Amino acid sequence: MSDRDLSIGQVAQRTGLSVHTLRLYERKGLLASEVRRDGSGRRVYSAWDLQWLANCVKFRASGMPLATISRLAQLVREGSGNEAERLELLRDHQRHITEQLAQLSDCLDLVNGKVASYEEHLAAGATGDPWQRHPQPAAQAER
Amino acid sequence: MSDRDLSIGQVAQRTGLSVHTLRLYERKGLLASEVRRDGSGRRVYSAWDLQWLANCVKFRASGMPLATISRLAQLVREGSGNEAERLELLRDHQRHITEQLAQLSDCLDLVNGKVASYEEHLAAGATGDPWQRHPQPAAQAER
DNA sequence: CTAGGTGCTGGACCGTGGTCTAGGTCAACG
DNA sequence: CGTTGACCTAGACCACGGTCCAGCACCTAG
Repeated sequence: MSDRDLSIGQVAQRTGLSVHTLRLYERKGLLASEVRRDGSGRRVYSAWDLQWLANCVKFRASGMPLATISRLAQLVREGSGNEAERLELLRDHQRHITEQLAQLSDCLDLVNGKVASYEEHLAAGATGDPWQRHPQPAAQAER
Repeated sequence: MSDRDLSIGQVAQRTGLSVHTLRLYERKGLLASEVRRDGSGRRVYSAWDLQWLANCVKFRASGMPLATISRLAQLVREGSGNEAERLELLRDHQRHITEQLAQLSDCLDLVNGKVASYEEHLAAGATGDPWQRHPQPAAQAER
C-alpha cells in the first residue's frame, strides 16, 4: 500500500539482518504487528515494521534474549492496557544494560592496563615479562 | 605447596565459575600454566592461577570467545618472545570493548527514551499509546 | 518460452558455552 | 568399619541464535 513498503530483502539490507534471521524472528514472534503478505504470499514490511526491527536489533545488541523481545512484542500486539508490564520489562533491561556498562568498563580498565604494560615492555626491550607465571615468591602488587 | 593453594571447589567459589566450567576451561586450554595435581590427582590451583582465572572471567564478560582466551593463554605459556602478538590480541579486544560500550550506550539511550515515555504515559493516565503500530499517516519524528 | 532473481516453507544443521550424569577414587569422621 | 563429601574422567546433553538446504512458486526480461 504505502510507497514505503519493503520486501524482505530490502529489510534485510537496511537492518543488517539476514533474510533467514528475519523469518526466524517472525516465527519466534518478535514482530509487534503481523507482517502483511502480497498477492503471492510474499512478506510486505511497512516503515513501522522496519522501525520496530531496528529496535529489535538494538535490543539484541544489548543482550536481550529473543524470548524477551518476543514477550514485549506480544504486549505491544495486545494493545493498550499492559503498559505497566512493558515498562517493567524495559526497566529490567535498562538495569541490565547499566550493569553491562559497568562491567565492561571494568574489563576495559584491565585490558588498558595490560596493553599499557606490554607497550612499555616492548618499548623498553624485553625486561621481565609482564604477566608471567613466575611471580617470584615475593608478593606482587598487581591489584 | 604454598599455603595459598586452592582446591577446585574453592576456586569455583571465588571466581564464580562452576567446577564444571573450570574443568571445561582447562580442557580448552584457557589456563596459562598447567594446573598442578596433588598426590591423588586432584587439581591444585595457585594464587596466580586464581588471578589468571579472574582475568579470564573478565575477558569472557567482555565477550572474548574461549578460543581467543585460549590463544592468549598459549602465548603466555610459551613464554617471552611473543609479546607483540599478545599485545595485538589485547588491542583487538580493547577495540572490541570500546565498540561494545558505544553500542550499549546507544541502546541505553533508546531504552531510556522508551522508559521515559511509558512513565509519562502511565502518569498521565493512558492517552495515546506510545510505541503503537498505528502511527497515523503523518510522519513520526522518532529518529 | 526460458532463465534469473527473489521469495516461500519446513526442517536440518551448526558453533558456542555450558551443564550434568555415570561410575569411580580418596580421605576423614564417628 | 561404613558413610559422607569432595574430587576425578569421559562423554552426553542442552539452550541459544543463527544459517543453510531442498523443493517449489512467481515475475520479469530477453
